[in-house]
Formats: sequence, structure tokens, C-alpha cells
Amino acid sequence: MRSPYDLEISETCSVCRFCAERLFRNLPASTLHAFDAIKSLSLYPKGATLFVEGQQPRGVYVLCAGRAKLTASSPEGKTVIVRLAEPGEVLGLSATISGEPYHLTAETIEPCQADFVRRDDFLRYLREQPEVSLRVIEMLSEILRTAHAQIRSFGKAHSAAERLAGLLLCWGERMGDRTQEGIHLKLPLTHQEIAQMIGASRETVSRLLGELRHQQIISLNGSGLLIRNSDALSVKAGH
Amino acid sequence: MRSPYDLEISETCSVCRFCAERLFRNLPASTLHAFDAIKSLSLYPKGATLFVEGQQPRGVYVLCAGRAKLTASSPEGKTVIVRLAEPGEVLGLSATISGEPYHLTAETIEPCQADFVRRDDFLRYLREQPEVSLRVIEMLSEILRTAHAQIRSFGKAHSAAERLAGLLLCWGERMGDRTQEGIHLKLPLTHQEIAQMIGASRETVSRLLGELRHQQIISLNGSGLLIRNSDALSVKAGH
DNA sequence: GTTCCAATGTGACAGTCGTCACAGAGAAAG
DNA sequence: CTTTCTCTGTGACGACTGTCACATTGGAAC
Repeated sequence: MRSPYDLEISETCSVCRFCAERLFRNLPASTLHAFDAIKSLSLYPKGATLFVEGQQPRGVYVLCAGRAKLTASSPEGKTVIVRLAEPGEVLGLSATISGEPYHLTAETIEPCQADFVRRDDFLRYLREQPEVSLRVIEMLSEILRTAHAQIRSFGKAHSAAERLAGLLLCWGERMGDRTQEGIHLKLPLTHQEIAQMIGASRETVSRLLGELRHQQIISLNGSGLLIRNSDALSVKAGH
Repeated sequence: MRSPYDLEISETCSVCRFCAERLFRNLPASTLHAFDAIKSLSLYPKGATLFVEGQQPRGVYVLCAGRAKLTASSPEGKTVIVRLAEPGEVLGLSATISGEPYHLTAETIEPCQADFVRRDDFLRYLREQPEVSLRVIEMLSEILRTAHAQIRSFGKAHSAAERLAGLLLCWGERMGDRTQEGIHLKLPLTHQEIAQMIGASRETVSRLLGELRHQQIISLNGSGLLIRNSDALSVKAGH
């Protein structure tokens, strides 16, 4: 399993496997080099803020290692976690392109490594390398797809139990380790944050996790989670 | 207010104001003509299905006149309305580009006029007209923004009353007619469909609309709605 | 180890809302 | 005009879950 601490520092994205796979798949080396010329690499500790909802867009962040949460806050202080971003994703894309303020806040939940590209550099880059636009379209499509899946789960899965089960299954697929016991994974978020993802209260998440543990569907120790019976979890998720 | 019946048939998109404003804004005439060469115009009655979730992508539909609903259905038959599409929007974009099946179903809710472009034609067009890719990126960004706003409202607005108030306000802005009495608009959806949009039951929507009417915040006659006190509605929406 | 603070577990209670059931209203077709 | 079907309004009731309150645990800093 990927640990937050095994950051392999790579000065050029030519050797950054995540970026190479996603943003630059099947593109010529010249395109990568042009990117290297405009990006600047930074390291961020856990809890660092990349950009805040409402700020004028400075540019995009290409997440090379580590994960970040994308949140939206209401004036009264209620926060919703819209999604988790994984290595290879480009953050701040829609704001950077449209020029409107960032509409989400990006905060690292692990130590992260990210490339930053200034807005005007990025727009010029897109014009000069039209092939990259197609990749960007693909990435936006994929993000949109997950967003629609989330809307669907909110609209359909009326109980918090269903949405939690769905989230755990999703995490199991995306970042779990299959063993004979089941699927091992480390919860990337606190109960409070999980609650903010599925539109529930912290207490409800606590109770539901306790219930799943009591039913032998999962095991918990600290932030470690073992999905012992993913079929039962699927049933609870309404799949 | 735009009526579903005043479809101005236009054989080329050079004169279709919605497409010209959105997909082709600031682009040369040659780009439009290249589009005219690959599109085919169709008329659809109310209730027509453009494409269905799970189908292999045939291509994109550019909505020229009329509105459509984009839905996602679960195996058990529960349907969620993910969003309403307005003239100028391109439907089926992400599936057409990625080649994966359509992940939503598109159905007209009014008589519609739409241009269809076959998948391979559209992909070739994007490659040959790189400027269009930037427009596509802008459009996807905007759709993503609205999707995130919807996720936020599901996560934050825990009561159905809040979400309904938010939806009515949004509709008032997008398709309402301001008069001295308030904002007039025609409800584009039935109570059942509104319920599918805000994640509630039909009965709850009925009751909540009745309550708003009783509080003099709105008036209803048939599918006509008048927002008499949009400030009060804002308060209910939690804005 | 000790201290301290954030994260978690749990009980009680009230409010929201989904579900079932049925009545009335409108609209389209004959 | 009548029929028929969809859409809408409303009551009753129970389940879910948000909120408040507090105990407990765990981990990090010293």
C-alpha cells in the first residue's frame, strides 16, 4: 500500500509516473519538456492549504504524491468534502481556465508533492500543445463522472448507512489491499470528515461504523480498517 | 419568457444563437462551417430519449432549443435527476470523448431541436480545430461547477425544505421573468421529478410547496409559479 | 511517564421525512 | 360530455438521524 512517507522526489515530470500516466499519456517528450519549463515543484506537509474557495485563480496544482481533500464551506461554517484528490490529478483546473474564483478549497491530508503552474503559463501551454487539451478534457470528464456518481448516491441512497457503505466500498477499490482476510485500508479521514463527505453527523458515522463492526462486516483498529465481508457491505450500499 | 413552441428552425449553426454564443464564441467562420458539415439536425417531441445510461456512445447532441433532463437510474428503478440541460449545452460529451458508455440518460422535457455529431467525426473535429477544445473545457468546467454546487447543497442543506428553496431560487434566476409582483416562471418538472432532483419524496415536495404558498412566499396555479418573496426564500435556502 | 487535546463511543430525545393510503383536480382522448 | 389516467393534496405513523451531553480513548509533545 502507498505510504504517505515514501515521496520519491523527482525534479522533472518526465519521471513522475502519475503525471506521465494521466496528463501526458501518449504525448511526445517535447510536450513534457515544455511542461517542465513552466512548472515549479513544492512539498507540502499534512494539512497545508493549496488554495481557498473565493480566491482569484493563481494557477493549477498537479498532485504528484499524497492526497488532498477538496471542500466547500458555507457562510455559517458548515463544510462539505466534495471529493478526495489522488496523485496525478490536476487541482484548480476549472477556475484557472474560466478565470473565475476557485470554487473549492484544496487542503492536503497527507504530506504532498505538487507541481504548480501559473495561470497564464498554463493557458499558453494549452494553446501551444493542443494535444494536452484533449487530456484535460478526459480528466474533466472523469471528475464529472465521479461527481455525478456522488449526486446519484445522495439522491438515491436516502440513509446515511447506504452512503457510508458505498464510500467504504469505493475506498476499498481505490486504495485497499486485498488479503485473504479481506480488504485492508487506512482511513484517510476522521469520522468528522467522513461525515462531511456523506452528509451526516459525526455521531452517526461513529454509530454506523460501530454497527458494521458489531456485525462482523468490518474490523477497526485506530485508523486501520479491514473489510471482512464486502458482499454484505455491497448489500448495505444498495448495489 | 422562452416558450417551448417557438422553435426557430435553423439549418446551419451559424445562425443558431445558442450554439454561436457558447460552443463557438469568438471562433472563425471556418470552424462553424466545419461543424455544419458533420452535424445533423433533428427535432424531438417532449419526452423523447436522446441516449440511455449504459449505451455505447454514438456521439454528442448539441441542444439548440428546448430543455432536457439528465438522469441516473439504479437497478431497483430509483431515478435521480442530475441536472437540467438548457439550449447551447452539449450532451453526451464525457462518454463520447472517453469512449465509455453514457453514464446518464438524456430525455427531453419540452419539444427540442438538437444537432447530432457522430463520435469519430467529433473527435476528428476537435483535433482539427484545437480552439474548440478550449471551449469544450470551459463548458465542462461550468458543468462541473454546477455539479459541485449540487453536491454541496446535498451535503450541507440537510432539510428538504432548504434544498427545494434553493432549487426554486436557482430556477427563478435562470428562467424567471421579473415583474413588480415577483418572479414568474413555469415549473419545468412535475412534483415527482422535483423530488428526484432534491432527493426527497413526491409527498414532501407537495407539502413543502403548499407550506410556502400558505406563507405567502410563493403562488401556484397549475405549473405556473410566482415567487412573491425571494428574500424569505433565500432565508429558507440557508443563503 | 505525564499532560493535554483531538478523536471517538454512546445515551436520550425531538424533529424531519419516507411510506402507505386515498381523495380530489386537471388534462388529454374518445 | 364522459372516460381515463396522471398529477396533486393530505392524514397517520414510524424509522432515521441530528443535536446535546458526557465519558473514554489515543496519540503527540514535553
